Amino acid sequence: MNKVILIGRLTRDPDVKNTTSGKTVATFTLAVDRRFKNKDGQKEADFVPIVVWGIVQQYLSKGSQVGISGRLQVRSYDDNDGKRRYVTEVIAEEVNFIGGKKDSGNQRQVAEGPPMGLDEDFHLMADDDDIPF
Amino acid sequence: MNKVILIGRLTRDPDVKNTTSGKTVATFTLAVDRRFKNKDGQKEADFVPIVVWGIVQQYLSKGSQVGISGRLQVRSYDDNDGKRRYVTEVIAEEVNFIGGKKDSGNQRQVAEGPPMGLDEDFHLMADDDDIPF
Amino acid sequence: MNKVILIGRLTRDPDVKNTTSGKTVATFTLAVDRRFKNKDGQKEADFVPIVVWGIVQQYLSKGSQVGISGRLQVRSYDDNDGKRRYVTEVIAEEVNFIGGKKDSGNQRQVAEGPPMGLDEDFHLMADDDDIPF
Amino acid sequence: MNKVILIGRLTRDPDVKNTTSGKTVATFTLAVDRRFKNKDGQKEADFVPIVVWGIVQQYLSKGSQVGISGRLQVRSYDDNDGKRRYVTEVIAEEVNFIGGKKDSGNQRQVAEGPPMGLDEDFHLMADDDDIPF
DNA sequence: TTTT
DNA sequence: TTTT
Repeated sequence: MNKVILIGRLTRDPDVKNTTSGKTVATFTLAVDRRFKNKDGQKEADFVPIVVWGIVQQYLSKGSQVGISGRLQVRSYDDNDGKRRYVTEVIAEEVNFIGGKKDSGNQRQVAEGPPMGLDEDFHLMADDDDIPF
Repeated sequence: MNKVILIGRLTRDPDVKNTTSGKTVATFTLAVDRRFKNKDGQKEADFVPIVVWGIVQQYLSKGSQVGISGRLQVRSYDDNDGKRRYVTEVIAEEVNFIGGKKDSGNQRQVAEGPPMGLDEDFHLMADDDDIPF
Repeated sequence: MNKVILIGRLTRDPDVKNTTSGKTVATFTLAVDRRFKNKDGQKEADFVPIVVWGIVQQYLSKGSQVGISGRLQVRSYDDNDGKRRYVTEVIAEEVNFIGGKKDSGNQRQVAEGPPMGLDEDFHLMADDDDIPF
Repeated sequence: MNKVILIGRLTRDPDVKNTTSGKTVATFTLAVDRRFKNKDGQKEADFVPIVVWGIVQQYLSKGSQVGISGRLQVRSYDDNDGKRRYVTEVIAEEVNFIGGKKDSGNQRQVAEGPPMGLDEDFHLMADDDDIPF
């Protein structure tokens, strides 16, 4: 069991890429407000990297409020100094468009993940850009 | 809204520390099996860093199977080269002990998080060890 | 583990009651849109009974959009014909106010549930009204 | 957004039916332990009706411990006295087999739900038995 | 009995 | 680097 459920807002427009096998993947950061103010009385947020397989960028832009349900994924890689680094991201499986846009109340069921072989393509992509966000 | 729900097994005994303000915090890594085998037919897992405020180490050890519900937290810090690094961890709010130990079926409600000022202590702690896992 | 997470809108103003022990409880129905249209092309919703311990009615009214996280509770009782009936409700533990009101983005942590003995009071209350919605 | 996550044990073997359109549906009740003992010091449980589309009965039997993730569904019908009755059930979308059987750690992704027209068949079925549990 |  |  691996479930993540978040409500937040996009900090920027999604970054959209196509894999060599023809899949579309959008990545963005979701600002999720924390429940409590910090000791300085400031509201804080967690900035969570989100990956969505499928075409959603037409529904999402900077500031959009969404509910995301998906799973937590932890990838590791070795950086240039040979130190192991970890990348944690939420792979979205459902995106709910909430809040005051014309898409309000709608929802898109997104692809479960890359089909066989796609992970490889994705890593090829990632070679160019290190990691996708 | 920020919810994470995981079922997995501890990869090692929890690492327990006490803050200067007298709180106990346990950290460990949870191995969460992925749903699908990879393209080589291997089962993979995500290794998720977990933080539990409160005394749970007496219930948890390497190999224990648990259900965790909590929230995703993303901290950032600047490493020695001035590069911004991110640490993602799950702050557990509930721990369910499942699987075949004498505590099976039990559950502990854990503290919501550190009270005012504790985060600072925690960072002092973290100075020694970089990050807690 | 028993978690429910819903996003929806109140079908009416909350119904607020006070227990004999001085606790406040609000109940309402949440309309949660289904993911898919039915075979007639109609959008449908599930109408889920929600119970919130604590004072939230000042933040909630008919049409308010909220995220609810809580737990599923199934109560049983015998009706007048001696037939066992079941009441399923979601006990809210967190309420997120989303959507376009002045409270937008805020959140209230609500009480975990009635303390010792309160359930009884609640049942006394329920005698008057059968079940609270 | 409509998510339910439960860990519990089957109170009995699943009840398996086939729809006229050839789909298989299993229903059972999941006993989910409550977090706290009641005021008499007794452990209590919620008994939650679960519906799983697809063939899982070979993996599930009375006493099996499972994690269920799915959605809450509320159906209504009018009883013989013309009184509106509600049936609340969890439509499972994922079933995790946990606890000490040979299937331990495995998981089955189950069908999303009945395809077009199936609901009707299901209601036909339900005519015989009132509701499926 | 239902919300947008 | 961050959203309202």
